Amino acid sequence: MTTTGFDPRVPPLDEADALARLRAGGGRITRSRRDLVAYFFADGPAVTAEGLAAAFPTVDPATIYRTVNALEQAGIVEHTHLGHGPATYRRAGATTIPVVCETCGARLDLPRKEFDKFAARLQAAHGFRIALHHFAITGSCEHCGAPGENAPRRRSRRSAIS
Amino acid sequence: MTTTGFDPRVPPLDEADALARLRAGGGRITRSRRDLVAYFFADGPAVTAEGLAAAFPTVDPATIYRTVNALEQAGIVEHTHLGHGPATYRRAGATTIPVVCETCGARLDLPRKEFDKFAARLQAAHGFRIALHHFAITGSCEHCGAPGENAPRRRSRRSAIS
DNA sequence: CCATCGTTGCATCCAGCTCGCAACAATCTG
DNA sequence: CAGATTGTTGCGAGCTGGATGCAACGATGG
Repeated sequence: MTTTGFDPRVPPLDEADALARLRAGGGRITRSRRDLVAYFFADGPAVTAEGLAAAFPTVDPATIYRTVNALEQAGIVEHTHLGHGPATYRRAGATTIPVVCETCGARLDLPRKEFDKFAARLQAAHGFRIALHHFAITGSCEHCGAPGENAPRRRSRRSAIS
Repeated sequence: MTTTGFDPRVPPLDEADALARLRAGGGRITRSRRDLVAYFFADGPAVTAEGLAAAFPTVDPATIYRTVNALEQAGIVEHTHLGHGPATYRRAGATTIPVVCETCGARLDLPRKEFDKFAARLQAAHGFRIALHHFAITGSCEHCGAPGENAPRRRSRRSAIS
């Protein structure tokens, strides 16, 4: 299906390359798409769809969702779930793995390298290639300790995780 | 706050112990709660709220949600997110970590031991105690290979993961 | 400049889950 | 055991994050 000469598993080199990918699949370059691609190539922190909608108030939220999906299929961005709550999007090819504290919401971005040996072992043993960037690894940071210690037990509307 | 003599981090010994915990916090033992506790102590496979609602058609879905939350706070059950889609619940104290293929939805349950060394290393290096059971580890199983190879690219309503 | 057809905005819908509230019922007290 | 107390339930409504149908729009090829 639409084998148009690029590998979506390899992130695009630059903004122009990214736009070329969209065109390569029969897609069209609209203002929304150009703007969003530029935004992701500015390499800010991961952003939610809501954040994008706020950054581009003239673009309809539905278009935001459709566009990030299109960008994801083209291998230009990728999304991560940091916990319960909205997904966050960032430019593809992340070199860090998100680790989130379930209690206070603190986020650590650890270099992917630290997980390589573990991932290799898992693949050797079970043939499973893990993609640790898709769902954050959750747990307790050093300040929060184990759940039930000094942690809020009930999550109110829009808490950190859980 | 309600220090009533049990540690929610330690799973209950048996059904009676679980019910005692509910009572210890000032809770009451109703038919719904007794039934759900019994269900989890039967140690079937992880179940979604929808599944529980189907298993107990006389119990209102809202009550299902409220009850599993209560059971979770008491350390009797725990929930896991296998991907996009509803959470699954099982008795607390799981000894396996769920690993899910993003493409075909195949699920592996790997013994927690296989992750111990990795978890210990992470804790030593960053003070972070990871809880790998809360969000499944996702990736590609040996049959599905890397995303974009022989995988469906677009997720329709209610697909496996992504 | 026209035809094509991918994309957008709008409105609407959906899943998964939460909440307010009044009725109910498990437990406590006398 | 009757009554008081208060946690729990069912019901309905509401909410968040996101997907979708459709007609109008507009990017690209010729």
